[in-house]
Amino acid sequence: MTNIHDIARLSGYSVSTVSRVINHQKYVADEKRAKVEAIMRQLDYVPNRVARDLSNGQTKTIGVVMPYANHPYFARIIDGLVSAAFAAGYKITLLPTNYDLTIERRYLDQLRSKAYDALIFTSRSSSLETLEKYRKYGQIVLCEDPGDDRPLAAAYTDREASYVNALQWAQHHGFNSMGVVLSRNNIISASTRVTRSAYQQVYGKLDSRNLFVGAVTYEDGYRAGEYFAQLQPGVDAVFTNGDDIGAGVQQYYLDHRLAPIPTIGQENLLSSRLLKFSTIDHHLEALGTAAFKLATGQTTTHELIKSEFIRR
Amino acid sequence: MTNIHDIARLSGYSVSTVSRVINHQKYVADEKRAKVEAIMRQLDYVPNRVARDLSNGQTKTIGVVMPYANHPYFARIIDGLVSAAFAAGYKITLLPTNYDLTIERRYLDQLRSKAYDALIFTSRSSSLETLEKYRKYGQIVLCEDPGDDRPLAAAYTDREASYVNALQWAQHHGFNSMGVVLSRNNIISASTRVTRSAYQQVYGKLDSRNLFVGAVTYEDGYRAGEYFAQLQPGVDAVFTNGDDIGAGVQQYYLDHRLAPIPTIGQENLLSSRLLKFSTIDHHLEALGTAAFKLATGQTTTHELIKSEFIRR
DNA sequence: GCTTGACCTGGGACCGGTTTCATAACTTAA
DNA sequence: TTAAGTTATGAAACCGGTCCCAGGTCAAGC
Repeated sequence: MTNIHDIARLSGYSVSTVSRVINHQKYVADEKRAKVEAIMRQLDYVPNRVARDLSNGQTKTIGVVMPYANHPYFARIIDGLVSAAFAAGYKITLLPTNYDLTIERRYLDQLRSKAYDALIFTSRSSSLETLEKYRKYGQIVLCEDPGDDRPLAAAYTDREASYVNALQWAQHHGFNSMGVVLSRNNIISASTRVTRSAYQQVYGKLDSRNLFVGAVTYEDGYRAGEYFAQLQPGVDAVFTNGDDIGAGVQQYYLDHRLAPIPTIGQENLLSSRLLKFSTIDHHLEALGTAAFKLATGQTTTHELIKSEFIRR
Repeated sequence: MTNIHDIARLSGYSVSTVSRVINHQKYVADEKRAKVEAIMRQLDYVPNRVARDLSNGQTKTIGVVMPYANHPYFARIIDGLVSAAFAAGYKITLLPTNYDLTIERRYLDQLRSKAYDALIFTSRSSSLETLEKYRKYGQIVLCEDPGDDRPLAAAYTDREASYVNALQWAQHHGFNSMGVVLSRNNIISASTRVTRSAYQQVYGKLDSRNLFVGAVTYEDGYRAGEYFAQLQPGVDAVFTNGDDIGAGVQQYYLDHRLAPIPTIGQENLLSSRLLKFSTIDHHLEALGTAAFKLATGQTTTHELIKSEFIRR
């Protein structure tokens, strides 16, 4: 493999000069610049990325921590992230956790080892305190509202407002007993906290009988549908944590020839369009883009993305 | 930032010894190993990833070239890829191209610069000749059948067999005029080539009037549906290049109160389940896993994944 | 007693770049 | 005429690791 020293030797100039040519710096005589460039072309030389990264102390790479790679919620965020990173000449590395604390810790240590310039947590299991501890090793961006006075950067959607808005709309349409589907029943999960809070504001205390926990996929939603269909007294609508899950709920009712159950989904995916139920679009691509800008320090420390309630 | 020299100095031993401790090599006295480990813990030391990569001449990172990040076809491949990479201690970096040749070339040059150990092309615009030229800089894996005697590694599904199988099934059910939807009408696109070939085998020459090109999303599929609905003489079924596109076709017919049009999709996504049309599952996660193994040289140079026709 | 081999250790080259600094020539302004 | 600034260049330190090799100790085998 040919390196910068080879180019220097063959051109007769110093490594410094070659480096200047590579980086398009001034203070290189035109004639020497031309000769060095010619030799680089001739030898088919490309500077070693890793060596430059070591010397520069940065990798222009951002690690994106997420529980699962193939989930529409994260896929949409990643989409925005990848576009923004591409435009800025950054690379995105995918870091799956399956919500495992040990694995999250491993990625934090990789940040410490300078493998990434920044870490974006699209979701997390670690405590805020843990994340803050690692802040000094690189930028850390959250995709949730960490609350006041937290030193971590964060991009998030106005979930609470949009949830309240959607639930009020449902209540106004006469749905008085609302089922709720969540992924994790966990204080660490921002979406869980916010859903509970919004429900509380509109419907009052959430009876745990009206709650189905542990839904991530369509199949989970189908099981949630089964749960609600058999519930006595039943619910007359369901608020779900995702369109595909909502689709599962509806499909259960459909398959069992029950009266259709009004459903509110999230993410505005194809499934809610096909089944024509209302949904909340959190504009997750924009969330990803905002998170990227925070990660590279282009923006202030907090960024709010407006969510949109889509009535169907 | 504390480095290996600090640890060496503070422990009173040499850098070599510290390095041995870090890498759990033998030939270090127990007492020294213990002391070095204590000091590393105390100083909260983590070896610099980039420096190790430079010295080792590898990054344990694999670049995944794909046209769009947020498309279910690529998302499923990436899912398999990320899981396999995680299990093997590798990192996956996403490289979007939007099918731009210049951008693909940029990624090939990054392979040359040793930024990645290998490159996986989930789809491509570059010619095979171009890719082969870069082979010497690192492993290059294709997600299509490159044909005989090509020096590139490849993981692919038995598309042709599954297409022929699906089309024969359709013909057997009395569908004699079959519409076809493609993404790109391009010899470089393996899926286009194979679709044409399979169609030829079952239905004979493909009349371009029965062909709709340029479909990637649901909306594109909807437009394809409009096209076929107005076609005279019409088609009595449609073979599409993806479930979401198939869903678009069906939805157009539904929205316009036309008789439902039998559709064959691909990828076995939620949309084909909800709308209950047949599809071909290419087991793309397995494809991703296989591609990863090829990229790291764990497997031979070609890997065939069986596709599955799902009748609905 | 001497060879052999396993165990242990540190110096220093090496991976491939960037950057600081010293030096020098050549302008320009006072 | 001289001080100050601009342009141009290379030596060498530096980023933070890995690893080869030379040198030393010590016990087993003959």
